[in-house]
Amino acid sequence: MQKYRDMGIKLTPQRLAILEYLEGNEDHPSADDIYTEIKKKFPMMSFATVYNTLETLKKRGDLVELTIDPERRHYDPDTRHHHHLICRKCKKILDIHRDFSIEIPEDQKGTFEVLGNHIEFYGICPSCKMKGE
Amino acid sequence: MQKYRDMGIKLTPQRLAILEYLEGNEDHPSADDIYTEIKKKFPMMSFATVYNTLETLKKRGDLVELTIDPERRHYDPDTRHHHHLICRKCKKILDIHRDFSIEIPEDQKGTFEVLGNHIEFYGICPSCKMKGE
DNA sequence: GTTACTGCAAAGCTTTTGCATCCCT
DNA sequence: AGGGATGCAAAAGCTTTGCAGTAAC
Repeated sequence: MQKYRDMGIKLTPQRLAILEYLEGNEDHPSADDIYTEIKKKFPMMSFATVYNTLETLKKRGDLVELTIDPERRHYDPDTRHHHHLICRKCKKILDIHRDFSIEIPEDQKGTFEVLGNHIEFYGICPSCKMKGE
Repeated sequence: MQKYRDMGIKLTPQRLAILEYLEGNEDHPSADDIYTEIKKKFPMMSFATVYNTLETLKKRGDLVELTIDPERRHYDPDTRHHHHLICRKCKKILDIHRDFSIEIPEDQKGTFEVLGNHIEFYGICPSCKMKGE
């Protein structure tokens, strides 16, 4: 918990619960996933607090918002540069930690200042492939 | 217009207007962009018709839905496999037509059936770079 | 004691849906 | 003529916001 104390933000019980839930989480939860989970411990918890905290963490650079699902936003506590593999059927999102050194050809880039990239791989996961067909 | 006739869908004036608006369009419009534009010609036009038509075109494979902007969905009539470059400030979306032959390493992929990928490059466009700082 | 956070409720947007009417084929 | 499309309005989700009360520092 010491690390949280050093964050320089007010540590309320709700925030602590969110931080602990996100710590090492690889499920890429949505705001609702987080809300539903934390609500078990704090039944009076509100959505505003979830979004509020997510916003704070995003601004601090401790959380990344994923634009991968048109239905809702997902959040990733792993702020290292990485990519994602998504199942078109069950929507499960997996991390792909690998550096693909891709670059836009000079003639297309022009003076556009490219800061980074994110690759979304998509397909059918093993589990869905077995069920389906 | 003959090509539209061959599509095998009912060609109403509204649909024709949407098809013509999308033809060769490289702006990656949102449903609202399309609605607002077509409404100039057809003031009685409804949102339902826009979404309805977009859905039909998507199903036919004549339109791609882009999950690039968390605020809203964007649509791309260019169905060839390509990538995008987005300005973090003005949100303008540019096409990147180039084949980056990237693949997930075998050990990470496992039996996941990867069908494709989409790369989102992001940064600051020339125009915003000049204004901003 | 301050300041920032919480909870609640309402509002804002985007997207979807139900249904009667209309019109393309 | 028939079936699919349209328009309208209401509803459904996700996300944001205003505000009074409260708790962390």
